[in-house]
Amino acid sequence: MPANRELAEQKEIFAAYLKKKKLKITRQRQVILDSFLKTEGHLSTEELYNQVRQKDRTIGYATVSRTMKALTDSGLAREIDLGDSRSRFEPLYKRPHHHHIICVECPKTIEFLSPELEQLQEQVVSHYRFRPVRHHFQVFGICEDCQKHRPARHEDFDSDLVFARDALRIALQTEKNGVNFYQSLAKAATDPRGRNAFLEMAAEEEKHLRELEGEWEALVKRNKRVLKAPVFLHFDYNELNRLFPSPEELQKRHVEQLSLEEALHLALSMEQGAHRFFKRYAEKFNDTRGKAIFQKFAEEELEHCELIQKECDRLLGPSNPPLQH
Amino acid sequence: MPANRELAEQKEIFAAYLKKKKLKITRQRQVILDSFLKTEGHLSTEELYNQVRQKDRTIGYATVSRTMKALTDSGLAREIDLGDSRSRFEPLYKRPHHHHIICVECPKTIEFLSPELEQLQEQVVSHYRFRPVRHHFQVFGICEDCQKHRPARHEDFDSDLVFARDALRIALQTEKNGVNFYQSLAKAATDPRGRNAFLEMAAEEEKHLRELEGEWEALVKRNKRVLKAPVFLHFDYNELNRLFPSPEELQKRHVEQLSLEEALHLALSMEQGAHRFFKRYAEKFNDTRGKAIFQKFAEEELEHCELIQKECDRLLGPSNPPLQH
DNA sequence: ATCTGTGCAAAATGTTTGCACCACA
DNA sequence: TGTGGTGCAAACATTTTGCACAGAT
Repeated sequence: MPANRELAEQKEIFAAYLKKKKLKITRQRQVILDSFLKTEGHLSTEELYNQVRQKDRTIGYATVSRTMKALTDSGLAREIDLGDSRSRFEPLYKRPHHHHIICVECPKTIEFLSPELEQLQEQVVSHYRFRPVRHHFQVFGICEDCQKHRPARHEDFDSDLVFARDALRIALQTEKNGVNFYQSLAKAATDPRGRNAFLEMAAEEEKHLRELEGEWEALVKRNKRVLKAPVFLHFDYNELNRLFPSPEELQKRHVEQLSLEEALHLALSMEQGAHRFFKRYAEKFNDTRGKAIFQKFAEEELEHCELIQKECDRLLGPSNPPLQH
Repeated sequence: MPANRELAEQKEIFAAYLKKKKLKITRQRQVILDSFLKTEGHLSTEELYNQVRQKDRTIGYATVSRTMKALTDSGLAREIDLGDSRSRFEPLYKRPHHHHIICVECPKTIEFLSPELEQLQEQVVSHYRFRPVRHHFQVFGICEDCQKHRPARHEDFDSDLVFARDALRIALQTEKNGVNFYQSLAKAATDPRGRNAFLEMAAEEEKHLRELEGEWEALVKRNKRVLKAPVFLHFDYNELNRLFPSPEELQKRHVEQLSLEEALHLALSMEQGAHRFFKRYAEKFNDTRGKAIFQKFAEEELEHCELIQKECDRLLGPSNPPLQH
């Protein structure tokens, strides 16, 4: 069970941290770490203290507080501010950097991740020549339940898993657009060599699509509940249509009138765009499942680039622009 | 002097607020409001308390605290979190909603405004069906001075004025692009009627350009120091090239080969795009000088739309698509 | 005269520290 | 066996509150 493996990994990290700092692995520190890790969410020192006391009545508030400081320092925890002027902590290990939407009337919070926001942060920080340390974006509001005066049921999800889910969804959609794109090109191609090349590419994309669908099944099988989690990766799906144009868009661009050369170049620039996009995307995240998905996906796009480049060389002669990534 | 007028307006707002709440206008409240308003920046309760004590030794901490709560409630102040776990306040009246970059090694903060961030916030909030209340974006880092271990000189600027400066800069640049755009179209036009129409449009844009330059002069004359303030409105200048393409971009799009009809439609869609863009932009801001600049600008673009529409009707017959905004 | 406002001090809230014992490594 | 760890209580830091008196309309 990977959840247990992750637990063990985190304990090991903490142990290593303690060792490096010549600190001791004590019963209290273990209990506190366990309690902290097993509770997804945003624990305040007091909440954690209460939880710890259920396991061990003798542990004091100060110890909890001191241990959380150590955990933050070791990189396993992150202190967050939910606007209630108390220290809150959330697990950080293999979780992407994200932000919070906080209900001001109930304790509900929603986490979300936005690469656009991360990018904006980078822009702003470099523009003012700051060396970035950390950044938070908090949105306060009244949640749907509170607006309707409904009782709120509170659920926590593993953000790494939810991120993986969202990343897979995006990859799947892109792959589908890709299949469609090549089928359109094939249908429009007058040159039979061109048609074959595009059909091959479509088949290639379909193969990847099947693989991704397999990963999706595995993810859902492992954790059905993850499907109920709210969207975590805040993503502009219009972006996808910019990578692989929708059928309508293709028609607008008069794909059917393209020469073989033009069609190949179009395909090449699409794949390059997609590769760059997902590579840039993957770079934004910590070591997470979602990052791995985007990375793998970017690599596949790169292979597509090379395939098409080969087709170009074969069908049009080797006088074509070299690959850029 | 407009600074005094604004001061008076704010006092009036506070007076009205107190009246509505059946509270009294006392000497203490006046002293506190004055102190708060005359100091740009991010005062903590204690800092404000110390300042207030210079005018009136008898005023207590609690009074300052209570008054700041009232000011926040009245909408004149906003409580901000600079990560030092104390309440800080900044003036809110006629100032755009903005965010902070905070140096973790010295007390320097930089304010910036980003419509993209505001938009992202709106997207996220509506996506999760929250009713938005407020939002903050804080970036912590080490400022340039601290990176170089230089002593920091601290300067405060009136963010409304700086915003106006940045808005004017954007409007000026757009207007210049517009002039260039129409001159290119005129140069390329084969039809003399079309050439005249585009030259007229270019002249129109130049007239607006002169007006904007006048406003710029006035702004700088009023407050020279404002030129030294760091960029406040964080704006992606690439956006401008999307509104009015650069000369290189125009060449790529083969402007010189466009028919009169195509050229007119291109112009119309550019103007519509610019109008929508600046209108949407203006909507994002409180009642500020910057908002007014964008609003006025959006209106001018709308007038351009109508002008071009008329040209279309005149030159191509009235069978053209109706204006949309 | 009747309120609300104020200053002061005390309380409340949350976090950190000093210190005498405790217990890992 | 000694260094660092812990619990407890006290200290700290900051904001909020209770209350008797002051002062405005």
